[in-house]
Amino acid sequence: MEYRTYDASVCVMTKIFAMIGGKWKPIILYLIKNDINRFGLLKRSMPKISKKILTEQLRELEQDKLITREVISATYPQVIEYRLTESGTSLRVLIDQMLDWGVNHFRNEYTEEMMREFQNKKSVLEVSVS
Amino acid sequence: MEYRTYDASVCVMTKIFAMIGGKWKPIILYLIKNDINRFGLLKRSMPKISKKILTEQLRELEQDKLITREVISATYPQVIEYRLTESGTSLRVLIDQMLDWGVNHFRNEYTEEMMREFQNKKSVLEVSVS
DNA sequence: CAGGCCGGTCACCGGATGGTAACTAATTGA
DNA sequence: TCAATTAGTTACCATCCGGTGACCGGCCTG
Repeated sequence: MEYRTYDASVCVMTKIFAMIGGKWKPIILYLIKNDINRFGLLKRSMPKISKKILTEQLRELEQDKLITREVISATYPQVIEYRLTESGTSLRVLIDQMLDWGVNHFRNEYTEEMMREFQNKKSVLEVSVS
Repeated sequence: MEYRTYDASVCVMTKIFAMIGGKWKPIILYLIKNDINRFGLLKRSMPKISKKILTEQLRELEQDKLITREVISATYPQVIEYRLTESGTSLRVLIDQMLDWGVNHFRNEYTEEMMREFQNKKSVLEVSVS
């Protein structure tokens, strides 16, 4: 008997998760979509991310062509702007759908306790959403 | 000036990725959807996964209510069947959409070299797809 | 001329994630 | 009696991802 076999190293979905599964990446994509598009703005919007990690995640998103990095002013206080690529924008749509699924899933499948714990962490599902 | 702030620990998308971002999980969901629903079948379909990891990932998917585990026969050679829950089924639809996005993204944004490397790894995009 | 703002880099560290190999129970068939 | 099948468990190990804190250059303001 033969089986069609599968391997994670060759799985498209695994590659996609590698691109956007990073701890802060969905949030970063969400923020950039909403014109929070400069390093400092992003940093201030995510108080718990470090500069190093933020830089890393931005570089990776750029390499994967989900965002672009544009140097507006190289001197002075530097100004650098990030934007979603077309591909990045279309992905963000899918992420939003998945988000809806998640909100629903948690509502249906999770116990009241879990929901309460959720609330305690101030995770307002619909707001701090991505 | 005030900013709405965001934190990964409270981000729904981060939770979703934690659920299905595991190295083998998209593949497992795909296989179970296609009635490759027993431990041994799954193992043989993913030659490079170890029993321990397969068990772990299955348990996690079960805890997150994406699959169910049903003991068909406890004695003999045991028989245990896994199935997608309703929630798991609806998620798999979204994963398939994301997959389409991925195939497209790789085609458009990646260089020819990367595509060639891809081919060398026998990653036939449309087939070993999830 | 010290300090702040901007957008980073660098060396180092720790915990989670994934992986290996050996071992388990219970039953059937040769 | 020995091997094979089923579906795991256990102890241990290695790698990687994310995180911390210090530091950088250049300009402007007090």
